[in-house]
Amino acid sequence: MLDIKFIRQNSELVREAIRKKYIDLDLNRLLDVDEKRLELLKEIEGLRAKQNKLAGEIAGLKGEERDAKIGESKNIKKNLQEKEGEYKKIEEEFNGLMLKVPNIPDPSVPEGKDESFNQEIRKWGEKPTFDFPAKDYLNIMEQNGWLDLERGVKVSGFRGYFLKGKAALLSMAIWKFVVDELVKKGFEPVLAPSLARKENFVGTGWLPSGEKEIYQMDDMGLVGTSEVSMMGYHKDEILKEEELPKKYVAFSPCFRKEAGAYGKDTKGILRVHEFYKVEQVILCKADHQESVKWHEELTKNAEELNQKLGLHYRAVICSTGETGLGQVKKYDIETWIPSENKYRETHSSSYFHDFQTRRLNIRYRAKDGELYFAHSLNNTAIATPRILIAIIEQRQQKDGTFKLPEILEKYL
RNA sequence: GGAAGGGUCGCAUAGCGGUCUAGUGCGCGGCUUUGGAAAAGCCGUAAAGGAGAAAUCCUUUCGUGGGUUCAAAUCCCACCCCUUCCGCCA
Repeated sequence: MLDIKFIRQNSELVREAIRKKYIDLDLNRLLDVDEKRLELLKEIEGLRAKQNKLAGEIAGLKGEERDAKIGESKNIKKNLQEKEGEYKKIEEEFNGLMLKVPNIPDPSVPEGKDESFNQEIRKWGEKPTFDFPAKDYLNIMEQNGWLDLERGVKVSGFRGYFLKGKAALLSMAIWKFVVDELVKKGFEPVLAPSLARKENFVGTGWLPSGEKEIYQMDDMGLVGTSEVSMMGYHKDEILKEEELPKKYVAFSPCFRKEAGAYGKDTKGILRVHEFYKVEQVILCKADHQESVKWHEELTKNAEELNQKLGLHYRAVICSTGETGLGQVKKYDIETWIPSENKYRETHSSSYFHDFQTRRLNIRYRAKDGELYFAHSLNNTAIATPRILIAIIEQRQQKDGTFKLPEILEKYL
């Protein structure tokens, strides 16, 4: 959510953002509705003021005088009810439109409609080469009894899977390793709920636009990332400036319907409905430079983890079309998948300024005594099982196993 | 799932149709007093929106949403949440 005052004063900037992010929204309509809304609001407030004044007078009166004032107040009531009905409709439209207004992408974000416009900024390590016929992870995992897709589908349906044996242990080792590393960097470890009220999805920007992506029941939904529950954690709170930044490393199962991806990555465990993720979430002071600083830090953290796991990857700046509604800027870390001869997204690092915290009403009292909406950021620390693909394939050995990253040895 | 009680200003509590411009205590801030402090006394103590150059004024907010009424913290309905007890249960 942007501040309506900001939208009024910077309509051209917002218009540009709508264009760059390929969003279907008529800004003029919003500005018109806003103007009407304010006009009506003034009228209503004036009527209420009169009504309040009369109510005070009536209390001290008797007889005819009293009846006259009551009559007057009745008239105002009728008028007020009409105007309030009108206002409700306008406000509803206003709120609906406001939810569609995107955050302004940073000037450093490359313009373009899809990932082909993403801009590579870094690479680490080298594509592994093998002096034997390399296999894909499916082969390796099934051969070792680490993955059961057939029974996964029997139990869960399409995209279902069971991880077994060393793959199950490896997953848990990775989670613990990653959490340990981030705790060392001052992040507070959290086991976050996967089941969350819808307001948290709206607050983070996952709803209404992601309607088809989320498993929903009644007023709850299953989170696609613990970002949703972690941002809800401080909803409606006023923090102290001294407490910032709040740094969390949260673990949770994550659920995604993958609607619109029916044809994509249909085999294996690259794209699944249910996975596990360790997520970095930060709330910081309302300052662009702060946001940028922490954004780089979150990204660096994720890259370091990949490096310690010995994984070749690259980092890209996502194009405007790939940058979410509330995001100012997003880096993806794409890890090399040998069998696909491609880099695939394994981490996603973004900052939002106060877009999310405004919706969630997360503020802090600054040292100057003023209240500000905090800034929010998040980035994947590690997501399983997707990262297993990279580890198993990049580090595979001739005998059909893979070389365990040294750093994980103590966790297995 | 059943039963009862409850959600009021940072915390605790009062209020149960019009004098609520929500009282009181604690906390917090300022001032007086003091060599300094404590204590005491006095004053102040929220958020959002709107008008205004400003002083200031207006509106909204007593869990949320509806309703009754000229008027709702107060009455009615629904929902959410909390506490206690019973049942079920990893």
